[in-house]
Amino acid sequence: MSGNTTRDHIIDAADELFYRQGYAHTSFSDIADAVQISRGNFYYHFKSKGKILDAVINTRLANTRKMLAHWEIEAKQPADRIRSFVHMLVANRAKIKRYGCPVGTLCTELAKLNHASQAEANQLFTLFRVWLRKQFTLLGRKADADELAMHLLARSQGVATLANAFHDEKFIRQEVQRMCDWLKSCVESTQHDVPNE
Amino acid sequence: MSGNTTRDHIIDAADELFYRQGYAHTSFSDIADAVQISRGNFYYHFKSKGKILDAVINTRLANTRKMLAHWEIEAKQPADRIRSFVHMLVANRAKIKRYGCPVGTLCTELAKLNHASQAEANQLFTLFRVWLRKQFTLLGRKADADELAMHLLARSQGVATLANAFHDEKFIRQEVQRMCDWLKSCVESTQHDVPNE
DNA sequence: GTCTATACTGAGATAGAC
DNA sequence: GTCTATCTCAGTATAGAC
Repeated sequence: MSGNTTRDHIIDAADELFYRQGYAHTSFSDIADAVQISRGNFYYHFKSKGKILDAVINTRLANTRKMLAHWEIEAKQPADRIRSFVHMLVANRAKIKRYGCPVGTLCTELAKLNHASQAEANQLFTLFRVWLRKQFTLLGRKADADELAMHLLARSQGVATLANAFHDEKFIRQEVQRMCDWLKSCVESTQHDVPNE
Repeated sequence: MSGNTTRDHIIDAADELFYRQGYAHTSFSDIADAVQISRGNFYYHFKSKGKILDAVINTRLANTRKMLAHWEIEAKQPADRIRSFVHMLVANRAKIKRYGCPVGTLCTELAKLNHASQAEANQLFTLFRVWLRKQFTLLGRKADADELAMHLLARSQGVATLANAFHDEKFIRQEVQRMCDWLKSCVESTQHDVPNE
């Protein structure tokens, strides 16, 4: 991820720290310690803390786009692609248990702070929403594709929030199984309703 | 809610501000302005900011216990009681849209801060979890009552998180309908599996 | 119980040497 | 590009008058 300039190192360190500790609670000193540079040197690379946040969000947006594109290449069937999304919860379960969902917790925090970069952070959610909507449309659910996308997004958010609060990884597996079952019934009922469209 | 001593006013104001702005982002000045007292006067009532947080959490715990007890009195059927829980999302939709779920956002924030009162805040989740578990048990789902309770809790959390990020009240109604449908199918399949127990 | 004044701390940010 | 020194400000907290 990213190159190896100081600027990239700052973004990487900030990304991780914002995730673990939250944006507001992460200080320049925290990032400086992680990158092994002085606090003053920061302002050569970024004009303010907000600019670092924007850079972090942009990096996350780019990585998310790559990931979504990769999932489309990896699987031909939309149902399998959606399963890639759901499986992300299992793949990242250890971190989710400790720090929650990186997207959800950032958007929630920025909303409370009424921060200027709220809209940018929400774009992360939108990327997933639009991508899922596309997959559900391909699945033959054009009419309620967006509703299904939001439904699945919400469920994954809820899972992350509770897994974090209760420090429970097993719960993640349990709910992922439920989501896969739901997806299956979703596909089956669609094949039934709309046989060949 | 609460009495009318200065202490109670402080707790009420802090409760609302912690919800709207988050705990860390709310300063003594913010609370002082809301209660119309001086910052110095604070420390007569609370030794530290952490103590105010604890008082707020305890108030919320007490209010939640009252609410849950009330829902049990209001409805005899466990399914109806669970519907009271789900309906809470609709009743509070305007605030959820603006500030998210008061329980979820607090627990998420304290987890990031690694705050000493994390466990106390999580008790709020536990109250709902245990209560829902009880209702599902009464519904004849003793074996998976806790799983169902956590499932519903997670879904309501996810709904609050996304409604907040996308500033979308309609989504809340949509998902509440889905939860009610799910609950119905839950009850029906139970009556089928376990006719008279 | 409530106030004003003030101490102390850590944060973001700037200036200027190297 | 990186550093040290410093400024400014907001926040928590304390002391002591009323």
